[in-house]
Amino acid sequence: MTERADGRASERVVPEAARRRRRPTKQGTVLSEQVIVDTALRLVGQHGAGAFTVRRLGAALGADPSAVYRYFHSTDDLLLAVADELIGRGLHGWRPTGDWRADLREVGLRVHAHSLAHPQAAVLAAYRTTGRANEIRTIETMLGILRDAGFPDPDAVALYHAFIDQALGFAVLDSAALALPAPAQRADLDVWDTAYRTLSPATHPHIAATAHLLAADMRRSAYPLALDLLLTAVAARLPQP
Amino acid sequence: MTERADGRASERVVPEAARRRRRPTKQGTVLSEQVIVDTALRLVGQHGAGAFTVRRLGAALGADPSAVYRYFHSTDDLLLAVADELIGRGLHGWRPTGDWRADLREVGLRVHAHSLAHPQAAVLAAYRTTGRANEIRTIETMLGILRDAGFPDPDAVALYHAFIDQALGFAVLDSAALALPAPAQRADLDVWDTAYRTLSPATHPHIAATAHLLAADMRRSAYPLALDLLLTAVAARLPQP
DNA sequence: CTTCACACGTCAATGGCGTTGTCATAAGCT
DNA sequence: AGCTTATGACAACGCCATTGACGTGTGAAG
Repeated sequence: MTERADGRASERVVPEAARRRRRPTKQGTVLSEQVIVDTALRLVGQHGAGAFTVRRLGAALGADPSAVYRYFHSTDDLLLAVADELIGRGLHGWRPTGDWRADLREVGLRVHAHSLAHPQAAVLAAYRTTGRANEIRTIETMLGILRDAGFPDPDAVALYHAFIDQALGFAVLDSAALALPAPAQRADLDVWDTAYRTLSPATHPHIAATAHLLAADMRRSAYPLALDLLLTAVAARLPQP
Repeated sequence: MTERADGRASERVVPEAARRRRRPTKQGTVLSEQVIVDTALRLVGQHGAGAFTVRRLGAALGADPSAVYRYFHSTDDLLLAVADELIGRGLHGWRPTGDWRADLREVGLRVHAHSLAHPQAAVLAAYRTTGRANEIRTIETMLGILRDAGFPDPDAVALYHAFIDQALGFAVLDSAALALPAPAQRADLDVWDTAYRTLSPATHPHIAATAHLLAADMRRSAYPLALDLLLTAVAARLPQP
């Protein structure tokens, strides 16, 4: 995003492609969009989503915080770039095989897994529409998979939407749980082994009958099952040739 | 929440039950946990999630912002109280009808809709396991629906897990989009009408062919479709009696 | 009915945040 | 070599959550 919503080029930010002079900071770092995005990801990964502030980012970069605004219009703009970077890393090197169901399954699992690898960043960025390169490439690929499989355009779009939002929704949920402070995370898991194990069959027959299954199941992500259920239902909708 | 995680009572906050002296503020309001929670909900509902700051809450209450800290340890503590209130309202008055598919559908839509009505609180609360009364009641009810429908226990548990996390995942995703600052929200929606509408059919044939459908579809939540897809696949798994 | 302890609303201050206007300087073109 | 200007640095603004000190009105005790 090198232009503003109103179409005028920003006074402050010059597009990465048009950059000529690269002037090192006082501490010697040479800045670039890529360096800033990578540093932001590292910062969030190491110190949690709460550590993501322009001032701390400046410190991590070895530059004045305001230097970031030479590359991004705002923190929000930067966040979108981080989100796009995550999308790109998730599908790096992947190619569709031609089997639409296997391809969708693989993409879903990849998006989910890569979000969990950077839970703090995923929580911040998963629900944004970036309009940037990696996002565009992903949408093009997945729409292609669905249209080539034989779904008419309105179905392809609606099914893509449901598919990607389910992947991102589970990613946010599971990421958020992972990004929780360690004590809170432990406490939340313990609830299944304590509070729910001790309910009386008289008052809570269904929970009492399945408490051991609940405690085990809730430790895993439900996404793989939800993904397969979705794909099963989608397959049932495929127009027969 | 009147005690800290470490078990010590806070020096500053006295539990609602132990409160004796109710001293009106300069502007005449009489404070209480309930008044603060209600005002916070009204604030978020009327002026958007971005309006939720302690300072503005103080203004809306007709009290000094710091007075809030006599009732809650932090804004996070307050938001959890708000979320807890919401769980109670969400399924208030609902009873299962005996039609398992219709019942699951109704619960899913209710959870989703109630989250969207208070996005800020939903985003913070959706991924926590509270083990409190309302949560327990909900799980008992839904496990009952699935087991009574004829699913064996391991399936009932796994399907419940997938179902509830799908509902919460979409709720978080859609809530987060709603909770965005107004400019970012507008920008995210505009992307579909600008960036994606102008891609060339030569480089991005699938997006170009469906750009108008995309722009329209992405304005709505994909949850209703995803929910029906899930229920369709679940129905196909139901053991025949 | 008076007294008194203290709960709780208020004030002021702290330190952090994003963002912007201004300046000076080094990079790269001519 | 000289000039332009992109770009990093600095300082300042207004917002935020949170906290310690203070004094006042309240409810209970006698």
